[in-house]
Amino acid sequence: MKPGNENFFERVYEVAKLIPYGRVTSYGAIARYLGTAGSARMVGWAMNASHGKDVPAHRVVNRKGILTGKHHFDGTNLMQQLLESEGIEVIDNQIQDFEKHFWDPSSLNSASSESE
DNA sequence: CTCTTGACTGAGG
DNA sequence: GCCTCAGCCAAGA
Repeated sequence: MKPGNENFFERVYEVAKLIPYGRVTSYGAIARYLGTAGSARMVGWAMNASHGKDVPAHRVVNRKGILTGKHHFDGTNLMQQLLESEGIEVIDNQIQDFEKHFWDPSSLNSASSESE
């Protein structure tokens, strides 16, 4: 394992990094993938601590596809711009065709190596 | 130690 | 589809 690992937090970072370009996922999806289903808030809390990491937090939104965490970014519209830069259409803080851009971490379960 | 807040979600009306 | 309530767990005051 890696030194200084925060376990749950690290897990969230790893999964977030695995989100492919032009895709988005929800806190619940990550939480469920980590086995902490029902504790989606913890994912959000972890993302709050993801600052300074290479974690594309802008690709993580709530289940409705709304940019609930945009306020935590440097700018108010930074998160939206980042998503639009990836080809994702965002209107009124909400991702259009969310289901089409939605990506589930469980999708890589068959091509990923589990340490445990 | 207790209380509040928080980047959430699902169920019920 | 929208609103409200409750569950979830962790960190800060």
